Amino acid sequence: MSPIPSEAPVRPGKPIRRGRYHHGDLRSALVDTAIELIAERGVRGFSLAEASRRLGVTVAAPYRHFADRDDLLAAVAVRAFGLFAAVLEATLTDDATPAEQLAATAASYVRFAAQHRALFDVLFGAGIDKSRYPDLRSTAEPVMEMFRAPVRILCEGAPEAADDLVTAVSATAHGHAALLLDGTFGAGDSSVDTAMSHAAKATLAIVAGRSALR
Amino acid sequence: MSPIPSEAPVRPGKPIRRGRYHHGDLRSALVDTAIELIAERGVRGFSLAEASRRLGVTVAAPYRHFADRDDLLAAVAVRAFGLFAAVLEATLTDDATPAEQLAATAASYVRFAAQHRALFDVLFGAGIDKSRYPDLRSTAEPVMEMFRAPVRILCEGAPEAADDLVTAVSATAHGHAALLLDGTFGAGDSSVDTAMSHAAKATLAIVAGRSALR
DNA sequence: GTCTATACCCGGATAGAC
DNA sequence: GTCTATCCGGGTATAGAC
Repeated sequence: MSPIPSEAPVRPGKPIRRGRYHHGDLRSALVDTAIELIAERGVRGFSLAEASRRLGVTVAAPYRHFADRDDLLAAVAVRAFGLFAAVLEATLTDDATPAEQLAATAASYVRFAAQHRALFDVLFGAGIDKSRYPDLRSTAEPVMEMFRAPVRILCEGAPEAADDLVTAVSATAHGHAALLLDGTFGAGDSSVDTAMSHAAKATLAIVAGRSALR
Repeated sequence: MSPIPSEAPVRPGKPIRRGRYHHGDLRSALVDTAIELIAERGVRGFSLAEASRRLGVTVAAPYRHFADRDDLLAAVAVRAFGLFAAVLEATLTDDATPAEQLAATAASYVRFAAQHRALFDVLFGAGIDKSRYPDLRSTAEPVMEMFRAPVRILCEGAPEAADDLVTAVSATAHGHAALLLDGTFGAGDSSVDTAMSHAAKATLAIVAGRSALR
């Protein structure tokens, strides 16, 4: 129907944006676009195809840089851990006691989850196969180090107690972050503040009662 | 093309299992099958179509009972919260102090996440729209009540302190559970025991240091 | 390194018959 | 309440040209 003589040869798999990226760092551009996309539609709504479309590239192009969808997600996770650690480090203050530093880190942990929900979801909710990407573990180390440093001061001469305290404090921060994203603390900006405050105080409580960890 | 005289009328959308369920409670059977499916392939790998196939029902049948995929997931969540509360209640012992009860509940919380990972993922990782299913909040109440009861005894005469303690302890339990499922505590049965032990001790530490919560 | 084109499979959802 | 049949959209991944 509707023959349309011969004009506008409709191409089937058309890259949308004419301003295309056939040049520089498609790999890096894909990571950027993936983050945008996940922020807008969630991890579930992300696909290589959609990312390609946004960049004005065909769906085949990404396969030169990533084996598959999960491979790109893993690259996003690497970048996410980097930003995560940077954010936590930015909240450090010199004049704080170790306990105060831990509480501040826990609060920042929660805030990062709220402000960079897409990245947090990729890190902890996307179900990336950790055995396939063992390097992700080391990428997460700088984040854990933010908990370890104050704890070392707090537990000088008791390395085992230190490990337990790091576990308790980081798990507590993570729990507050996860429940915030789940809606347990309500919605809106005030819920973020609430969750941060609770996380900080819970951290102080653990530090205060840490003799019970053994 | 390819006329194929007239034989073997190939049916396109064929229900697989001939032993079919056209009778009793398809709704309930769908919830069961959804849980099986999620346990095998994760929440992401679950679809109404696959569940229908397993039950020997056509893909149209579920729509008599559920508006869409999310609607079925919400029904799974209701059942999951019910089991969750029952499991936590089963670990109660009469001779425990309130603090010990809290620690035991935290450990059970972690164990539930490990033993019923599919259900736990539905509850906290499936991204169910809570505003669409407000009843889910009340369904979760029995679980929270398991934390509240011992805390009430612990904080008699200080209801605000009680709320803060409930928040801290439940978030800590949740954090240990989430990190366990993420692989932070390692893999295998021993990782479950490790996470449970850490959750219990962190709980005791919070209780011991609870004066810092204010 | 990217494009063209395509093969393939899957899921959601609906209309209408029974 | 379930089935038949179908539409529609979408994503993954590949082969081969340029």
